[in-house]
Amino acid sequence: MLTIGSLGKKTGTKVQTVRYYEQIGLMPEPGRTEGGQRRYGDAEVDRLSFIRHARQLGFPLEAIRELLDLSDNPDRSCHEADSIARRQLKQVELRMDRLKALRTELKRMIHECSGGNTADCKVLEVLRDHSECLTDHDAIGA
Amino acid sequence: MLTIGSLGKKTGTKVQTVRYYEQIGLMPEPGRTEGGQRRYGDAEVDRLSFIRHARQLGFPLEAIRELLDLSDNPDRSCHEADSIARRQLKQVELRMDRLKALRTELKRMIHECSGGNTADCKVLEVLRDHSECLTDHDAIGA
DNA sequence: CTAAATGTTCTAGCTGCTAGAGGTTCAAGT
DNA sequence: ACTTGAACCTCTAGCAGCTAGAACATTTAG
Repeated sequence: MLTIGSLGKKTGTKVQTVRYYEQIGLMPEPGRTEGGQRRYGDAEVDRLSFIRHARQLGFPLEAIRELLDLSDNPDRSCHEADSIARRQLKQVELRMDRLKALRTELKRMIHECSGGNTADCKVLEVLRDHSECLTDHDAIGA
Repeated sequence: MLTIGSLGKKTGTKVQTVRYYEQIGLMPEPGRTEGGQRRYGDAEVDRLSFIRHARQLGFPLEAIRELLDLSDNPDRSCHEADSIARRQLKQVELRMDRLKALRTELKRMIHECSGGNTADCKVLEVLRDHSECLTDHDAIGA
């Protein structure tokens, strides 16, 4: 039986995060000692590892909830898990495209910076000049 | 003189966001009508455009605050603005590297998904298998 | 002069944690 | 058996950067 601290160490998760996962129902309520402390077994180690691994791949918690659900029901179709993963891949590729565009413009503005005073700073000039903007809608959340 | 709504439309900003920027001191407190509604002039349009453009390039609000400050003082050195932009470029490149790694692993797990039931789903299997993990520390925030 | 559109403030919510206060329990050493 | 100190407990609030809603006031066009 593991304490929450050792569970955290085993899975690379902060204690607070484990409790947070419990709070939002991603992790089950574990058994407790007489004094009220949480104790975990192997199943919880596996589940938390699964969650952390999925997080490292950028899956949002809601997607992980679905994946865990699928994982708990071995008789359901694999297609759902597959489509969740494909959705995530799309997200990643979208973000990459955005970042690529950002990098290009950032490089351009830095490249052109000559190094005088801010009156004729290219960086600021680019930001001021609305004409060469990226497409309107949010490149922001990239 | 523009209402907050028209300012928003001109700059592609939601009304609430304009007020939020005012609240955190990025936008100045504007003049008001007798009835208490905000009215904006050209200077505010420029300033908000600057902010939005910088946001589209992914600059965090604190960096934008510095950039605005530099922009307001034309006699200060351009180096500061330049280094803020370089910092941002580094961030972007870091995130791109992370996303590249994620994409690789996501592609791998999708590629191997055969399409039976979840009992032998490759997607879930990869997530369960802790051994082939990415390097521990946060690939998450990518 | 009325009605609709837009404005106002205030509060709470989103994601995914993280940190702190203030208190309790556990395990090891003496 | 007793003490100490690390690790646990709950609860609340905070981070970024908005976004949405309630409940009300103002503005403007017909």
